[in-house]
Amino acid sequence: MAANRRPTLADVAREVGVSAKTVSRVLNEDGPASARTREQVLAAVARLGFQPNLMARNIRVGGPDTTVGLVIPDLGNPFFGAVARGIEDTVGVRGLTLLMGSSADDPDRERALTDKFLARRISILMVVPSVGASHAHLKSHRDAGLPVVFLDRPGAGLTADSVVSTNRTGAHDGVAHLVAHGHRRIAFVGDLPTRLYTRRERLAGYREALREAGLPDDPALITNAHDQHGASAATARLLERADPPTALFAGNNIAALGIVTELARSRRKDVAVVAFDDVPLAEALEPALTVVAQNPEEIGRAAAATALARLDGDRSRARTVTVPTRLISRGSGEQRLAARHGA
Amino acid sequence: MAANRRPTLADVAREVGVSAKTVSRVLNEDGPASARTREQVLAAVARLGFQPNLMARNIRVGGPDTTVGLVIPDLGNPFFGAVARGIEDTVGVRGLTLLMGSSADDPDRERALTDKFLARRISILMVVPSVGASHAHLKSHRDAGLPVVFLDRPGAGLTADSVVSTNRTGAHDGVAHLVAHGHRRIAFVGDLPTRLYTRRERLAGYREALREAGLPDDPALITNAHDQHGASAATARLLERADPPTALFAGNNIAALGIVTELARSRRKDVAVVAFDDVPLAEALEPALTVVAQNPEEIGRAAAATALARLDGDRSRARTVTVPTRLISRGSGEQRLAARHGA
DNA sequence: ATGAAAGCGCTAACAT
DNA sequence: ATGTTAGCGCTTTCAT
Repeated sequence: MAANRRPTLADVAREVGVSAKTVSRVLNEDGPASARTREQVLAAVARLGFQPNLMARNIRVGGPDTTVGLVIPDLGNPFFGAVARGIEDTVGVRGLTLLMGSSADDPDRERALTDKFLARRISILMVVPSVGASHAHLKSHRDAGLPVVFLDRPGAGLTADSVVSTNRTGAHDGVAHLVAHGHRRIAFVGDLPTRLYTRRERLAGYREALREAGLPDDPALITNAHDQHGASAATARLLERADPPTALFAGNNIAALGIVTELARSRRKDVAVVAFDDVPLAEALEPALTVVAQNPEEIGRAAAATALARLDGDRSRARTVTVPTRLISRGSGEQRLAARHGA
Repeated sequence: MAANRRPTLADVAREVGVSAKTVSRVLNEDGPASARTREQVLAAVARLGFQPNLMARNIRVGGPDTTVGLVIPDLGNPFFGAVARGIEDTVGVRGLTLLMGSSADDPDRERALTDKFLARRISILMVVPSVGASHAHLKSHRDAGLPVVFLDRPGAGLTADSVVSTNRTGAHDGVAHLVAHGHRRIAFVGDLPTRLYTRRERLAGYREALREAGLPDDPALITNAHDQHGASAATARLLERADPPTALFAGNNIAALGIVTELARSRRKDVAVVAFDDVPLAEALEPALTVVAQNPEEIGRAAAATALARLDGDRSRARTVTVPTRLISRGSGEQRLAARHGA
């Protein structure tokens, strides 16, 4: 009940009547120990509730901890959960444990988290860079042998390995799908802030597809939304225009949720939609949602594989792994123009 | 480029020509330091890329680390992401950082993770208990003053604070909603393993509602599914029966995804559905999905508040906080029996 | 098979 | 304003 001091190795040793080193030997299965001593030590450990102080151990041993540190921007977005799962599956077989924390896409919090990880001497650092964050301070660590990998977006101020989706060609393919089905006014509903790497790339892909089709790039059709509600509002505004779009391209999964929700609310089935990144229940919608699916598990696995190779001594130049997206046509991209309200 | 030894406080001190303690003072803004010394130290720190070894610091200072450790069973389930967000929001204002890892619902991995957290002397431990895990080993830590909170499910072998949803009454209310709309054959599609606390409670609520309505408890209508695909398959099997249910109750969000996907695939709009736990796009479905919504952020916030109170010296008896669920009627629970295929 | 002493990187306590 | 000594809890090295 009282807040007692945690027992130490010495406490256990005293209890049994042996030296600290002997207890250490038993616990780490280092050196020999008589069966009797081992038993007594184990019993005392259990009795006192002794828990070795990993910090004290690591400070002496010197080597890095067996932890992989991951910084993600949003705990609620299942995309990053899937990435984390991919990482865990891959590093787990090497006995490494994944620990993660959220930056909330704030550079200061990202910095605080990475510093915390670094001070703990983690084995691998993985970061989904926040908008506006610099990573120059990681240079010395990487040079000292710490594998650093950027996920989903490239880092800034540091040349390091990174793993990203084919954002530009994926967006291009999604928009081209809409073009192929006769749409000429296609809106882009994307993230804030506009400096976000993935948004830039996807917007570039969108514009490429329009250009290839000889379609004008109407700035009025490019909107920003920082969350699901914002995407719904943006969708409503677009459709209220005198010259509304006939198709919508969602720049990310959250925007997709907002668009789909708003279309359902206003009972508009005549608007075509293609979304970047898959969402749960996409196939249960009417029409089912056509998406440019990312492969988050693979992004995680690729990042982990790269980092493990570095840990094994790979000193080659920093590389960028690109994980392909895949257009999954489920129907919503093929809504006929003829079906439009009042048209 | 080479894997050099990381610089230490002593290295910085030597570089500047002062004592280690002086560098320590500058870095921790402890005691005084002349402007000139401070500058030189800071410059050397930057030049050498010195990063204080938090472990060495903590071992000396003795106090707990400023970390909250959280163990969740599934990185991909957005429910736990939302819980984590609630925790982070609350502990963040106290300067604590949330770090989390996944047990994959495996007791051994849960134990390994908690041991890792404990060995790091975290300030607060939060666990979503895995099925079959025992938590007796946490007793000495809790007695030594470490706040331990179980989330979503109670722990085993240790009386500690816990925060759970009103699983039983929530399930009862969801099923009662179906009963009120005339359904007499209502199936339960739930988790494996059947020992899972939330499943047991929700199943009990389901049975209570049936009993109150004077309906028989047909074991053939209670199915198990361990993932979305399994829930789809279970749904298909139920509907192929000679005496199929007219309504389905989903025991969790994953089961809900499976049910809804299968109903969409087979174009069955005549089956009523109520799900425990909300899912994205629930309102965009046709019919929109009626759910017994949990409040994961609130679960996280309540857990964090409880733990912080313990940290502040609250030594009262362990308590269980119950976070209410809320029936959100969107339509799918009101599907008319009369609309059934071939009926 | 076991122990004693030194030291990992850092800071508390006491100098100066 | 700065330095010295001791020591956190553990492991290494070298004895025994």
